[in-house]
Amino acid sequence: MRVDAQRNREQVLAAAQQLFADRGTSVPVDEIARAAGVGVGTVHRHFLTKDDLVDAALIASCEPIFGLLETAAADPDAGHALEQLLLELTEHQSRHRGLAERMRETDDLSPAVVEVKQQIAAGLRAVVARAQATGQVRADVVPTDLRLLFAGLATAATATGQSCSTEERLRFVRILLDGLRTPDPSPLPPLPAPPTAPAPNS
Amino acid sequence: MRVDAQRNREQVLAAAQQLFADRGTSVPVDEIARAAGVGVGTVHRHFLTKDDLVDAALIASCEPIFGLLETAAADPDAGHALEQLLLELTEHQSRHRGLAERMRETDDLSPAVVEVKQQIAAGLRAVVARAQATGQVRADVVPTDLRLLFAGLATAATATGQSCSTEERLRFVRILLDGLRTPDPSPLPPLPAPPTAPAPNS
DNA sequence: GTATAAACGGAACCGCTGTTCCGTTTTCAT
DNA sequence: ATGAAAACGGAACAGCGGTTCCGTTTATAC
Repeated sequence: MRVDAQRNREQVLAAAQQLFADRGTSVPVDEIARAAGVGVGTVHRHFLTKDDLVDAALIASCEPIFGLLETAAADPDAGHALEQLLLELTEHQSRHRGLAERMRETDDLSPAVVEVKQQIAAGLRAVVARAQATGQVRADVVPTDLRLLFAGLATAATATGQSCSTEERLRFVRILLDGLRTPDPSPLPPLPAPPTAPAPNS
Repeated sequence: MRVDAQRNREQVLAAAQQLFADRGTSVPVDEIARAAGVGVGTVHRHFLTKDDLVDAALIASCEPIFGLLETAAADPDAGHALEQLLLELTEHQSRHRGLAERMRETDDLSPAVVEVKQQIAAGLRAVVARAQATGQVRADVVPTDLRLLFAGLATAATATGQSCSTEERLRFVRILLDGLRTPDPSPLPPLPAPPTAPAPNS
């Protein structure tokens, strides 16, 4: 690949990440092209369709999350690991609006995004399982519950836009965490038997 | 006002409520007109702009919520009232996708919508305060926290689309509730002093 | 029954955004 | 240095959705 093509591709991806993070995935392609210092044609040669660009940018923005997951996995205190992980995930998503938007959805996702989501879900699941083993998280929480929990975090991260301070977000996460670790939990309604598909991810 | 005009207005509003509830506020005006059995021109005579129609439809869909708030206020057991209220709010929003979308946002809302949101917030606040007085909800939760809590509920109600069963939603709400009523809560980070505006609602 | 004003329908319009296309420019192997 | 192939820019195109406009229809007062 020609060196200028390589450079342009990177600039487009970087501009897209920045703009999607700040303003969500609805920013027009033209604007991304301008920010990257290229023409719209160039954007479309590297990313066939806007969806492709969105996928690539969001997946790239997930990169740091894997670091967080590793740190959590290495923490000897499972409860502390979970707490830190949820706080940091929320913080990360609050800085990546477009990412948080997609994390809330489960439909119409490209295979690549599903793949990344499942990896993150698996990492989170492992931390929760460890915390359950040590009694730091109530036993009746199942992996499926984590999906909504994650979506709720994404909301906390972005939902109320600029008018929501970091402190407010942290308070919400702590309340959620307390719900997870409460010693005398209220009974959770039983899950229905998974209809046909075996409820793959969280 | 002519009788047919009155009837058409109601049909448009009903169709809009139905479609917004099912598929969010992004359904085209043309489609609403067709569902109502009128032309697009008629829609725009009754509702100057699409935003007006959205506001009117969503506010109309909030009507049942006030009933829920009254029931909660009348319940002698404050804890039970809160629990029921949150469950029913979530259930209601899960059946009104467009409504839940707006409930997550705080920016760019019309005065009328802000008004309704504040009324609902006030009702919820009262129930929480009562449950705090009886010790059924931790004391360190403040009205401001309810805003994110409400947004989180809205997410639980819709976020994961059809692939999320009622039971899963209820489990999430229960976990949140447990976080609110945990007897040994983790300390919540202090809120920053409200910058200038006195944080009007939740 | 008729006149008048109000309401109606839907084609046409407009702006916005993703995508395509092609003449021009840039890279790089020779 | 030079030519072919690759990449580029941005104007033009296409589709979608909100809004407008006007000829036609319908309700209502007299």
